[in-house]
Amino acid sequence: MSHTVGIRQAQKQKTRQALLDAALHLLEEQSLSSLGLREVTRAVGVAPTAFYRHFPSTADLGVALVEEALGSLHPMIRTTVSTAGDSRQRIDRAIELIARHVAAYPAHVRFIARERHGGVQPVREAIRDQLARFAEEVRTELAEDPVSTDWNDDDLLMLAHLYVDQMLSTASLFLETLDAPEEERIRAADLARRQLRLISIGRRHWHD
Amino acid sequence: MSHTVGIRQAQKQKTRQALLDAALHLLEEQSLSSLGLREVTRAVGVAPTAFYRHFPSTADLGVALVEEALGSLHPMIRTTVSTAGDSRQRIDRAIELIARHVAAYPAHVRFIARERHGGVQPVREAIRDQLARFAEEVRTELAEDPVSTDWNDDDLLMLAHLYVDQMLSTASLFLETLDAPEEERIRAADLARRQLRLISIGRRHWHD
DNA sequence: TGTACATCAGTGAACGCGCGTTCACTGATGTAC
DNA sequence: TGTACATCAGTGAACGCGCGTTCACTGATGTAC
Repeated sequence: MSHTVGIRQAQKQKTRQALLDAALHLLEEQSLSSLGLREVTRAVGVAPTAFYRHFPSTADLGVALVEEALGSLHPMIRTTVSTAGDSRQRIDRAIELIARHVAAYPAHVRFIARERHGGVQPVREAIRDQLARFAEEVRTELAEDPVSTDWNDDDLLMLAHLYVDQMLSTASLFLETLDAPEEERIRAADLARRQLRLISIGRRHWHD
Repeated sequence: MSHTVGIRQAQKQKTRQALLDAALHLLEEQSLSSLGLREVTRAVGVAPTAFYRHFPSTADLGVALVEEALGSLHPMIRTTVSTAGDSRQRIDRAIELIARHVAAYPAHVRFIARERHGGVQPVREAIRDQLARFAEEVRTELAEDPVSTDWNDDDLLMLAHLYVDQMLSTASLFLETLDAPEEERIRAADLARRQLRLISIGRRHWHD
């Protein structure tokens, strides 16, 4: 009657996580639609048939990875658009947060960028749904900003989608510069900062 | 000594194009990294070994598809940012052009969106290079606009990249609504229009 | 124009290989009494 | 606590299949004279 997970269940979750981790690692160099079930189990060190105890197919594993990857993005996105500080400070903080996130979870970021338009329909849909949820969250956050007093819900959602797309685009750019010389990383951050500034200026003058 | 292509060469080009067409069609439902050489030749109706007369591997076929797909985009992008008309007219024209292009070449658009961050490195690089060329073209076009008189080259390139990304993002959105009811297509176009307007407002007030 | 030879796009058989999936199984863990 | 039975995560053999690549080939097209 206790809530402690049994040994069996704990071991199962451990194997499941090992499959997810191994798959994420393999997906740095290929797409989900070419990821083999045997490849994943081989990397983990279990029999191919063990895979079926956890996922019906690699597509389902992909959907699980979407949850994992975008779950870790929620806190970042909220803070990114938080209302504290002046415009420059907010932008600097957003860029800094994105850079940190990309450095901390490069494989997650790559996976989402790759599979967002990838060849596996259920995964595309899972990403689309999660990004739509993010946009809703960002809209809520934006609505609390005094700048947004005369904005209607539809325009706020439009802006929210623009921000979410911009964040993904920036994250993807940072990913490409991860192993590049610092000079290039600074240039990338500078580019992203100016793009955010331009959007923020557009936002400020929306109702002129 | 004449320049007419011989029968042999003409037939070879025909087969090559058939391979490209068949591959593009197959890629609507999967990624390049899972596309099989035998799949493509089967669709065309030639022996698997014939493939090697045209491409060393499916990755090289992918690079050829990038040239084909983005070659068809050049004229569109130039007209999209042309300077004729007032702001609203320009935006409406851009949206209309993107919508037409997506309707005319859906497979090309899907291919670029999918493989831009896909699992095949040479193809990613080919797309990145072509998009960088587009951004340069757009910058040149933007520089001729009187609005840009006090813009430096770096900021113009920043804006050009923002436009190119936005166009791709819009094209991808339109692609998803191709088979959707008209209401949804109108909503998508409306969203894209407002996002372009916001960017254009940001541009106008950049040096305030 | 006709002939003899060279080129080369496409063929078809053959190969070894890794794939996804099935199945009956094992043995550690869980549960009922 | 101890015992007898149930559960079920992971196993390992086996399967049929399609893959990418090799190779020597064929026969239409091209070229030199």
